[in-house]
Amino acid sequence: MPELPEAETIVRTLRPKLEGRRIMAVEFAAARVSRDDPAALAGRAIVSVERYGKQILIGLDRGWILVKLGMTGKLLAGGEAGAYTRAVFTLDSGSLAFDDVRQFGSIAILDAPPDRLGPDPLEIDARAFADRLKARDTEVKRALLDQSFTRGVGNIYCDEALFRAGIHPRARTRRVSRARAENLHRELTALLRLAIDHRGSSVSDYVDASGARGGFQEMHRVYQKKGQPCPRCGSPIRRIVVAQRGTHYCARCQRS
DNA sequence: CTTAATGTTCCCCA
DNA sequence: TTGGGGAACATTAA
Repeated sequence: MPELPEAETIVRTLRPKLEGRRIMAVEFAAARVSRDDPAALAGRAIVSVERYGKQILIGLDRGWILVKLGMTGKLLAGGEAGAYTRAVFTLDSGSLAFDDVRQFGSIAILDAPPDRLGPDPLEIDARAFADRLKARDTEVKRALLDQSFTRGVGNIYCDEALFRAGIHPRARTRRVSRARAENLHRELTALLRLAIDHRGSSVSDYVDASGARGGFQEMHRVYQKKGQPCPRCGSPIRRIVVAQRGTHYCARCQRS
């Protein structure tokens, strides 16, 4: 469900509702949602709500909460418990529900903020991005999906960025010229910013913390558009599998 | 009945 | 050490 633009939208809608609140009690309704003891969160004050790649990081007066949304996770401010509610945070004013149909999401209680993932693509420059890309020897799509390469890009924005940059998803990272690698960074960051402006993509059931859908799915050019004409040249969009993920591209505009 | 879905993570092999 | 392939996880919708 969430990639960088969706996580950013969630953070923006969640922050004003959470910052300054105090956690009264937390209940993990499903065993697989967390390995940590929710009792450790009782009494903690929420001081910040940030995005870490495609994850949500909640800063407390002592410690941190890291929410991985997986494929179908939702953080809903003031949400009522439903059939897929996996965790409930009761606050001094209001509440927060973590709903997750497929249960690929999880919640971790940390002593220190995470630091293991790669840089945020919006925070590095084109040159640093190109350096990282050319340091790898793999398919470009694999690199973009690898959260240790850069954090926040998932299947939708990977396919859309590669289309905009005119790069084949199976192109080898080392064979992408520096100019094209830097251009990929420009296209990727412009795409991510535009998607944030449109409050993310709701392709199935993504909603932000207020329950509102995004609008960027209307602007997708190749993702989930197999057989439809390429918006640039008209030849049919193809679907292949790369890194075990459905991959959409235009064979004419994106050469290997 | 089969396939695919916004994501990780782990194990095995080269 | 790096990278690829495949399976697994759980659930729904087409």
